[in-house]
Amino acid sequence: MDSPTVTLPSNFIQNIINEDAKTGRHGGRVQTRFPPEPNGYLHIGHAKSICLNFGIAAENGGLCNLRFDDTNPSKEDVEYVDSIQEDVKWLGFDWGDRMFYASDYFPQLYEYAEKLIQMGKAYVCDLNAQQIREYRGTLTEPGRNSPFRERTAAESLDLFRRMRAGEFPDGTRTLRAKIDMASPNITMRDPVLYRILRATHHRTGDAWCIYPMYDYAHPVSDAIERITHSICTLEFEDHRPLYDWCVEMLDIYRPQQIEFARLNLTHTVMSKRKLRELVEQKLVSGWDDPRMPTISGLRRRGYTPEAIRDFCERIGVAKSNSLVDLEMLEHCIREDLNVKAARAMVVLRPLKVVVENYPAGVVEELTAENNPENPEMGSRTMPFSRVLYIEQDDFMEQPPGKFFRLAPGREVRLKYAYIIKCEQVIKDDLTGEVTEVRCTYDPESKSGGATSGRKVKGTLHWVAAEHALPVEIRLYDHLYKDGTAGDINGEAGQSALNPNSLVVLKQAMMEPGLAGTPVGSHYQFLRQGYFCADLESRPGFPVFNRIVSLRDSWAKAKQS
RNA sequence: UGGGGCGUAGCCAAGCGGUAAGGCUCGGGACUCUGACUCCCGCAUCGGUGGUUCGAAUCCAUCCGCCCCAGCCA
Repeated sequence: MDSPTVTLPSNFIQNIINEDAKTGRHGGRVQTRFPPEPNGYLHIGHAKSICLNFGIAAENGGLCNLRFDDTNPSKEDVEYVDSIQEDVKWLGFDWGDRMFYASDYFPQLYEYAEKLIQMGKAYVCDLNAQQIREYRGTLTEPGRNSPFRERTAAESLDLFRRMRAGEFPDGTRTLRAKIDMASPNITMRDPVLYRILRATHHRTGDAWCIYPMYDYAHPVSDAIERITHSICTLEFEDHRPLYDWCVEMLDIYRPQQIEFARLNLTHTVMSKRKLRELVEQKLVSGWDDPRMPTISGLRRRGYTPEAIRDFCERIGVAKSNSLVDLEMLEHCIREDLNVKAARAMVVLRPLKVVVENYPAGVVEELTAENNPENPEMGSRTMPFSRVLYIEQDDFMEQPPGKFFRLAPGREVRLKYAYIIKCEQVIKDDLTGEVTEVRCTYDPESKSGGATSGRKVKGTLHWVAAEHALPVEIRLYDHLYKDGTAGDINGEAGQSALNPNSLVVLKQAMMEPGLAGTPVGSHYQFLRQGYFCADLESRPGFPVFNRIVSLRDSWAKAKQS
């Protein structure tokens, strides 16, 4: 499998690489890595990092590794390493045979740690977590040296070996780097390198009871893999001096860490912690619930890898905190689906239409294009008969100006069929609701026919009542900013736990013959926008998801 | 109030001393067997203030604003 080309627009990281190429800093080599911790599912924010890392490598003739940063067994699980691989692959990227785990390096990491101790650059500290915090100082006050800071290398080495041997309880001792307790950068105040932690690791089992911290494991892992450009997010900027310290002290390969701003999306919760909460509290069906901003959720919602990659290219890469408008993501999927998605007609809120001058019992087969944007997708036939359903919203008894759909005495075209004229309105005696519309059709106006040229203002979608299939349609409101409450991806994250964003419309009617459409197919319901089949959740029952807001000037006008 | 970052249109984002790319959104128009799509057109003097310069978004000074850091998480 070839990784797709992701063309990143001019960005500061590429500029750095260009500069490195000139100076020969990494011997002209480019090697990146995508290093997720397997403690949750990947989300759209990770997609940005994936496209960046694989994209930068590909564009510069380099390679990108997949590495699991699995140094904290208490949070990690194989379920996540599996899903991560699946998602990266689905996005279209290929790490070849370069899939690694930080845990692969535990023995090496341990050896290096002993080396640091022997060099007098690290020491075993007997302070507990509470005490370490107290000794660390604050943002404005320097810290104080640990009373164990000056113990001999020999003593630290002995203690460190015994830590590894399991002689001490969890949390009683740590291995710390000996740097500077007065550093204005808190990260440099003798950071912990190893902690004692009795937790079964998803790969190494109980082989270890001490685990390296990110700040130590990451630079060393990068060095081992000879990563040239270690791209991470902004919050690690303060850690860069420590990153450099590690590789310099150990005198190993020196990758350079480069930080960029993580992705934020309007109306979207991007914190793994909150997403996990939704899953654990069962407020969503799982990490891949279509309402989730996870890669797997987007996949089920009908997003394509192409659309997500395109999105990542368009948003760019920089160091300023940004909040990208969801419209950008929606634009990308609309653009991709517009040429790929097979259309189908579905009436969400049916209104009965009887074509009085059309003979009862006759069923006509009409031809409908599967995708007007893409003739290669062919066509299908649709049954037309005397009784039909149209959208309730497409009829108004007393239409205001500029409404050019069906109304008493007015004509509209039924897409791929005939022009009909409303002759009579039938209402419920009690409620006064319109229950049926009686029309006549113009036999000369059949679509595709020689005499079909007559123009009318509106065109409507429809289904034949007798043949239409009832389907359950689910509209996930996540991407629809119509002011409805209960969006699980609330702007402030406050409404994040409200599960009411799932709207189920059971009365929808769909044209026949399409209910068994394969997983992953997409539909565009004319005027309603795009919908995507989510058959994985309910085999046999198409479940649709509106992934684009109602792009209807009339609907907008009504709201204001 | 210690340290590290960042501030270009409603939202992203190029630009790196020579007189503001592009995309999204929005507004206007054309087209249309749905008002969608498509296609045209329109939309900023670069956080403020001083300075250097023939010339500054780009250099200097200063002020203001926002983000990150006090896990034995990553």
